Amino acid sequence: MQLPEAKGKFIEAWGKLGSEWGINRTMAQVHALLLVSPAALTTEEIMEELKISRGNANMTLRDLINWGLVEKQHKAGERKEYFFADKDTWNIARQVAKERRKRELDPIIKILDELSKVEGDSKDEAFKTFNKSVTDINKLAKNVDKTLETMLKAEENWFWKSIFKMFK
Amino acid sequence: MQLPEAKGKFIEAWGKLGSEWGINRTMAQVHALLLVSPAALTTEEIMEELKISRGNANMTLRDLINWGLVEKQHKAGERKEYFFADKDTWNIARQVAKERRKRELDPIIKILDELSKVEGDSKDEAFKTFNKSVTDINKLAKNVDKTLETMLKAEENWFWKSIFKMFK
DNA sequence: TTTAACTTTCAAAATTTCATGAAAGTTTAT
DNA sequence: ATAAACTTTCATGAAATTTTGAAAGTTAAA
Repeated sequence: MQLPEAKGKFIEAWGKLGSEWGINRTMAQVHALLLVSPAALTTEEIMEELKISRGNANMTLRDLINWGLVEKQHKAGERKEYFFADKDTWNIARQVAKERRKRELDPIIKILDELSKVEGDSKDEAFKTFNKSVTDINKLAKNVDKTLETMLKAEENWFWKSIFKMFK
Repeated sequence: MQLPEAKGKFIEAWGKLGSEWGINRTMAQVHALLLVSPAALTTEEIMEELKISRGNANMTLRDLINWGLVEKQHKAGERKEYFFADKDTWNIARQVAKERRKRELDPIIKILDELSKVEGDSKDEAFKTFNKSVTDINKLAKNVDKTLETMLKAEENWFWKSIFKMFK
């Protein structure tokens, strides 16, 4: 396999993975493209390579910047903006974890905390089951939350070392 | 807040979380409903409670069964089928991890392994960047894979005890 | 074997999500 | 101040996904 073909496959695979995880396909593809590009790219180049419209490219790049996965670069003496992706996978993983935690885990923990407080007749099966499920899920969510927090603070090696201690 | 309202909120929240993670909203809602139901429910009851069609209920339940999150129950002397969800959050988490690993992580690792093998001119920046990103992501994916494998084998307590060691 | 209860399928409709591109906006150079 | 280079917005349409419900299929009792 040659590089251009491999590049295409990588972009396609990353796009598919993204869409399975609630990240839009194009966003994942633009990210993939920037990940394998040694130099920062312009909007034009991204549009060209991925065959997407200007509007789409612009919005997608903005999203990627909001996710903290891509940064703008200004080149001295040039009007155009260049975009590049952080290539450090550990940073990428942490950044994604951080965003999803903020956007998804935090809100659900808030709701679960509220629902944990609901009171009812402890002889009522419906109430008992509701309460048990909600508090159990709440506990799990909080464990996940703590683990993510640790991950966000951790150095890559330390984190995986800790994880792999579990194997011994 | 009273139980019925709380139940509704829980179903809504679980549905939203599901859709943010690539699981269809209805599927997550049916799962939520079964999680808070002390007894197994019929298709009719699920249709009624969530205001969904028979076809949708049927397909959704089949999916949940395929994910290993819901089981059928036959009641002696009855024609109808009843459905209930495993209420153990640890089992739920493991089951979801197991399915997603099989459906998503395994295929991407396969592709990354292939792409890691691509050869090229080590003086070519494009090749160098491609190669580094691909192999780095591959390593990360394999770490995640191993961690999931451990999690799947682990007993609940043992797993969380190990996680909490990380905090000390 | 017939019937009725119940389940499954699937083509069409509804909804949701995503991409487009022209127009509006912004910035910099002259 | 104007023009040119470049970026952003957003109404609209296209595509993908989800839902519906009626018809077909299945099963078990009579």
